[in-house]
Amino acid sequence: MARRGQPVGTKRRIPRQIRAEETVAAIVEAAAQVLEAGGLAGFTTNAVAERAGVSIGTLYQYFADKQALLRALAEREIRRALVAIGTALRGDPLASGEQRARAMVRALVNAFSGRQRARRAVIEALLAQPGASTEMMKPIAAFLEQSGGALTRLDREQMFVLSRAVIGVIRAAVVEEQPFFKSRSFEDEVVRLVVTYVTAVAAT
Amino acid sequence: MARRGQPVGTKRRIPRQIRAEETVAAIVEAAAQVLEAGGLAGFTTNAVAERAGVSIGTLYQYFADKQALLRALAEREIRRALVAIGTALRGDPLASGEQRARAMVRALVNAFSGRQRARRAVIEALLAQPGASTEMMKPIAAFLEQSGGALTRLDREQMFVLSRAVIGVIRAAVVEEQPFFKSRSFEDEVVRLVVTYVTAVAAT
Amino acid sequence: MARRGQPVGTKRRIPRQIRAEETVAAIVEAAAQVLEAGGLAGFTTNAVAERAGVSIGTLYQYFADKQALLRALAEREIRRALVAIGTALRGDPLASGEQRARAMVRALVNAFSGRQRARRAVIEALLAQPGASTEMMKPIAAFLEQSGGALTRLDREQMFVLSRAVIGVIRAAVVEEQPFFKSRSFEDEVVRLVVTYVTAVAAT
Amino acid sequence: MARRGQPVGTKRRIPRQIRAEETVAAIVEAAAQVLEAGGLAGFTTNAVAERAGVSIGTLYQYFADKQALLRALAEREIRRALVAIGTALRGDPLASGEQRARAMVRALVNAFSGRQRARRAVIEALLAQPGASTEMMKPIAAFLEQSGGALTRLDREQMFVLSRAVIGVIRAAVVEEQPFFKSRSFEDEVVRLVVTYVTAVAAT
DNA sequence: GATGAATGAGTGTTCATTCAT
DNA sequence: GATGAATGAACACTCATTCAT
Repeated sequence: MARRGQPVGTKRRIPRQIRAEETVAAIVEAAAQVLEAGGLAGFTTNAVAERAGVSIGTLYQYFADKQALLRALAEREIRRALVAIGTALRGDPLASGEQRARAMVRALVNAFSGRQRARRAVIEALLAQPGASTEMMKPIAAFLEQSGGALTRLDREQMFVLSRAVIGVIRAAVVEEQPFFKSRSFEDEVVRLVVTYVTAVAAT
Repeated sequence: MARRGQPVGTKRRIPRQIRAEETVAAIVEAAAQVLEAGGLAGFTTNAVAERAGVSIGTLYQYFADKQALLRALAEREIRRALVAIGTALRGDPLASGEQRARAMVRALVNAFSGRQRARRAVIEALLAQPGASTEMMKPIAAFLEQSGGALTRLDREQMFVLSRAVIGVIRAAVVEEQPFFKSRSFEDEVVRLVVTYVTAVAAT
Repeated sequence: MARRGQPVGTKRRIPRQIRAEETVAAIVEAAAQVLEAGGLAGFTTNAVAERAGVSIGTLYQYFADKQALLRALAEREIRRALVAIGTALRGDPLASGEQRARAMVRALVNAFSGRQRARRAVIEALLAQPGASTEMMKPIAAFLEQSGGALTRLDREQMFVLSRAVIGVIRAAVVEEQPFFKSRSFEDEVVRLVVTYVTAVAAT
Repeated sequence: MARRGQPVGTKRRIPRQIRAEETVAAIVEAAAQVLEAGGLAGFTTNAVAERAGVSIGTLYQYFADKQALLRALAEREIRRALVAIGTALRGDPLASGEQRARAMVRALVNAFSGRQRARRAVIEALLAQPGASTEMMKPIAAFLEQSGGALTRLDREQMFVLSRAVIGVIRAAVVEEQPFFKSRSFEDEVVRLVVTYVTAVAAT
């Protein structure tokens, strides 16, 4: 990881590295803000560097190119979303199937609200490079499949259908800026979709 | 004589000569091909003009700017998809609910296969401008809602959930290039999703 | 002038020529309007043709290129200005020197007001090509020199100084859009400039 | 630290390094040369960059757009002219009115000779944008008014008439490339114009 | 490690002009 | 004579990336 020899000592990372990590974090956060503010069109490396308060040269010290920066941002966003969803699901281990479905839907809704523009832009950007979107979506899909799998036995295709259906509905609500997004009745319907499908599969 | 003043929306000059209409069609087709070949990144007005075999000036004679060209392409694609779906649905007026659902799913699958990249790029491009994606999606969503509505009584939100779920699944299968896309079992599962949900709502 | 042989007869110009003259006039008038509306930047041959209600091809039938059109417009404007000034000066043959000076100043002011933008644009456009401005200014300057010369004996240089001073003041008032342009006091001062100078020269 | 936020007016980036300042100066000088050589028509940003020996990107690093570059050039020219005129006027504080008038006229004549084309082009360019010409002319007019005001008490309108008359005469001599420009007799006449007018006003 | 000045290929777009119909 | 579709050179401007300091 480190290019220079590291002095061994009490601290794992010498100051220079800590600073470097802060710089990286600042850049990624700046990227999110720039994306949020100006969409993909306004997302330029110079703008990100400026907002991060570092020079453009420094940005390129940590990210090979623009795509790498975008990838890092996407990873951060996904990591955060997974943590949030995981936390929500772990809430009550004794919950019923419907209760777990509801918790999941709610977590997804929350994960998608806030900084929608940045999220959308990240998605767009990733969609632009072949395969990447799949790559990035995998953790989320895998997470859902695995969480759902605990409930019932859905095969790969069924898991795919269910997870993409749920994501699709929520994504559309976000993108189309539907007013009922976050309403209880909307949540009810998505839960219904999940529960009826799972039930039907289980009845096979 | 009718249609003086500025033409609305995408076009600049209304083609009055046959040659002109052919040119416009050639440009839009070239746009689809360029998009298909190089994604949004390679989608430059110069590339489109070249592939269409016209000068860049000619392109701009008919399309005010790049976005207008993209919009025209999107409209064409949507029009074609709607025609295909409509044709499929009209196939058998006496079909059962499940049969109709299956026809719809199959039509959607077919509509989304072929020139996936262009389609994806069109979607991306439209996502870039706020509101536009909603605007363009409307006809499709409306079509589905109206067709579905014939079967049962779903309210707005339920229709939204169902249609976006189906689109979401198919869209994901396309974007992730899933091998089972177009398989019978996949179709079965999507149909199941639709049927169980509609049945559950009807049972309320 | 005519390219085709003309039938000799009562009328000087056969209908086809009359129509042609009307077309030319319409184009020049359209040029003035376009210039007035959008300045030199908006002054495109296509815009002029459209406003004139003729095709771009027709425009090029009568004007070799854009500059020729501009030149024609300039000539028309100058002709009109000279007529106006001439009329004003001829008003009272027995007028005193100051009265004649005042008439001239007023005529100039009036000539420069109205369609200022077009006038300015014409001037700008002509300034762009070397020598042309001189060429176009000549009639005006000559007119003034000749009219002024009737009063007193000013030599070439003196005539130049006086005429350009007056034009310069009025031009500046137009371009800078001075509010006192057309006010009586402003007129008084310009008249004073003329009269004192002429008097001083005469006293030599 | 001082001067954060967007720089006002013409510049994009404030050069902090010596190299940068030299670059900016080189670009402005190149702009003057290109203007001088090819007039406004030949004044393209690419041509300026090339002549300055920098890339087009560098030019745009310092000037927001073409107009900004033109404005910067105009400012430089005006600054230089004012310095020259100021120097000339300060020459002899005990000079008579006529002597001062002569010094001013001579300074103006000198200021306008040399690089006439560039100067003319700058003027044209500024005339193209409304208000800007007034803005740029202000320093010169103000300077003249203030210098002249020392002699006598001329009110705003009178000052306007006198200054624009003088500028108008000199400008015309430059633009029309009159051979007597810079001759003693021509200078005499302009001085006469100034002196007689000022005298007449004073006699009121 | 950091800086930011410099780069230049590439993009969208305009518009004077031509010429087949 | 008139039309208007087509042309394409030319331009302003952007931005990812490099590298000397």
